[in-house]
Amino acid sequence: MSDTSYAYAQVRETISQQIAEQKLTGNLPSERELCATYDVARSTLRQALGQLEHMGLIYRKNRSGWYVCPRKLKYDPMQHTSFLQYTTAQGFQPSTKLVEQKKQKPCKEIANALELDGRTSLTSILRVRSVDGRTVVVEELNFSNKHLPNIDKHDLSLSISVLLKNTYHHHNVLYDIAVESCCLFNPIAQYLNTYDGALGLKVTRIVRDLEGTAFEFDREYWRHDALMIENKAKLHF
Amino acid sequence: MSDTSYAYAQVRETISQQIAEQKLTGNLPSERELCATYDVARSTLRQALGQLEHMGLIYRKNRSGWYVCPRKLKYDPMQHTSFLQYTTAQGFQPSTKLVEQKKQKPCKEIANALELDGRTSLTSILRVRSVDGRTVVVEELNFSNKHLPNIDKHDLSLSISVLLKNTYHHHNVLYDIAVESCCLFNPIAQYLNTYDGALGLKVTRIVRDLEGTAFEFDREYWRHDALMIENKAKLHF
DNA sequence: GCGCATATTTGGTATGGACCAAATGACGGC
DNA sequence: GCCGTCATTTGGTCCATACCAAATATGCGC
Repeated sequence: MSDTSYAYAQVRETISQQIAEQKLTGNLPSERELCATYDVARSTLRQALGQLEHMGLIYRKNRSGWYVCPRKLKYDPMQHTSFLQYTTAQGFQPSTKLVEQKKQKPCKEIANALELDGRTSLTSILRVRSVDGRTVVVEELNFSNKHLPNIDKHDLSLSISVLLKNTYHHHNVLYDIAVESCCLFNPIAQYLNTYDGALGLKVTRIVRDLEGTAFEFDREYWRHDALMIENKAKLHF
Repeated sequence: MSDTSYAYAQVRETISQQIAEQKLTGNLPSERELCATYDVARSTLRQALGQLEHMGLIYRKNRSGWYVCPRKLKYDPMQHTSFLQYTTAQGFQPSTKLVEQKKQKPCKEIANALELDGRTSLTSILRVRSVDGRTVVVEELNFSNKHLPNIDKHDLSLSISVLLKNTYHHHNVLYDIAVESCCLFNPIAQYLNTYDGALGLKVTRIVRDLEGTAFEFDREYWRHDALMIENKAKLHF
């Protein structure tokens, strides 16, 4: 049991317990109602709600209200099962929407990672992915035109891994993944139906061929409360 | 560039930029000073500071002040390089302290993961690990006495992997890792010199032998701003 | 029943003041 | 120079209030 010596901690523990016992489902009462119930100021209540949000127990829809979080999606960035595959396997209804596709020059970070100079062109797509009608991740995928000739001529709203396999014959690739917590700002926060400054998880991925030449650089911005990273491996001491 | 239509966002962007340009290092001016500088109320300023904290740019020492974050530690939970190894390799000064060791009955979650009944005993240790004098992670390690006979008779302040290898002959093991964002509460928050409700990253690890029998269950609570999870793999489409 | 304008509710932003506890710094005695 | 004591500074908690913008509910006309 956590510390309950402060008002916000008591409110937090009470609500947290009600959620655990499933006495609280769907959407919560309004902040002003909760203030009255627990006899605290709105700022104190919002401190409690903020912590419950960080615990992944509740989330907010912009100016609409607070809701109890659905269960988390389990995701292994090292596996190459598709989004469709691993979400449906866990009983979710997935959907993906391609938001934008453009050809552009790489930023410093990408140029560095893909060992490109600033003039080489890059094909970038932005897509949002949802489960059960709730957007959980915004993905920015960047492909090096130099290493994947004419990639911008293909339909990138279809499966990218199939494209890499069939058209570019990348059957074996190396993954470089980084996961860190981050802050979500507009416009990404808006895609995720959350607020400017919300908490998120950032997954960065560099994809290389077996010679070590990098041809893809991805950034995934996840709702922090929608995701649990999972990973299995065999180790030799 | 992020949204700056609000006061807190402007303060955030200004300070963020000063940190990026290294005009701001070490500890920040006091909150009341910053309020005067940016002409905002303290709660507004604290909202900005809170977001910079979530971005991993600044952190606070309890009732002492705000400080610019040192660089993050890179950590691959799937590798079996020791804490000592990977921290020094990155130029940090590591240290570990064993806080507590006890023999106890497993909680529900652990009993379930290790397939024990509630009566089987468990040897648990709690240790804190620091880099450059800053505590970054609290680890709780739990060993099944049934599968590792007399483990409580050994000195668990030494390297556990050496013990597993030499005494119990576990040269090959299976790892089940989960990473998710979490909230840090007392007393763990206190070990990490942070506040009740601070943001963290939780790493859960189940260790099995090659037959799949689990004998160890670990929980790591990391400062969210101290850690970047890294992972490399070769994949076959 | 449907569409549209309007009123209401909701969270989001922001202010300013108050008090507390712990960390820090200054001071004095030794 | 060291070690306690005490005053000051600092962030941590909490309150009451106000106004805004967007989401939602309401009710009217058709």
